[in-house]
Amino acid sequence: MPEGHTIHRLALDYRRLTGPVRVSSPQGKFSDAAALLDGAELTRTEAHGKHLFLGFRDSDWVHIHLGLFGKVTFGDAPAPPATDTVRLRLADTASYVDLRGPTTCALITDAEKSAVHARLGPDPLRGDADPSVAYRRISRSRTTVAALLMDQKVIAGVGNVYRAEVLFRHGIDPYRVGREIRPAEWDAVWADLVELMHEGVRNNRIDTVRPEHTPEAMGRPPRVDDHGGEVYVYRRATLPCHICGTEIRTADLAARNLFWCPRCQRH
DNA sequence: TCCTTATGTACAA
DNA sequence: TGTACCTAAGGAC
Repeated sequence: MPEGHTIHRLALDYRRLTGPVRVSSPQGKFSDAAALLDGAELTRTEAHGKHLFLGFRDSDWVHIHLGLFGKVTFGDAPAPPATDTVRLRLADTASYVDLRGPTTCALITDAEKSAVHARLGPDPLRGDADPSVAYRRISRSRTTVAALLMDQKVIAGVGNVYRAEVLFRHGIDPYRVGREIRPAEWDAVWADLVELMHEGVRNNRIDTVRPEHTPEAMGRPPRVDDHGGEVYVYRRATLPCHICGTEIRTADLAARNLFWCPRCQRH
């Protein structure tokens, strides 16, 4: 679930809560902060990369990071009894929102929130993003472009799926290093991420396959990739590339699974 | 019922 | 580089 598009979508969806909000932590780890916030209004929500901020009162923020396992579920009132894994439940008269399994769920100040923004790179989903800030680091780096795209200090919000897919879409070998990425290539990758990730927010899933490469257009039987979106390479190891038929490859890179087509992504 | 896996990150050595 | 953390789904038995 959680790459940047999921978090931006959540920032929008949390806004369904209006008026005084009941705040609780059935699981217990956020109980003290929940008691402080109980009855306050949710006035603002914001996302930067994979970080979500829920604003209460003047300068109270709940900082949420889903990590690998975190999930948020929405429902209509009345809220059912919470199970013991619900870290944070927000509820108004009409609906409730449950958060489970986050890496981070903490009450922070404006200053602490600023510090989080400061350590994140530009986010393709934010209007204030400056892609040249990311390119400055990339163009000076001997690290692989696959690793750079996953580094949230370089670019915020891209995860393992968008990384694999955007590199495929631009024919870029994931093992090329940052210094080998030309300005025009970066411009194209960034523009593509802006478009793909906005579509991800709209649809709440990741689709990256161009219309001309869909199974229908290619005369192949329809398929559904098992993570809920249509993709070229992510988790398609040993399956034939949708374009050239070569087996998709996979490898460990910095403890994550990398996927690519060795023929379509040469240099 | 157990084991593996996952769209993530931080910290220790 | 390895490990810890958090949860739930799916597959092997």
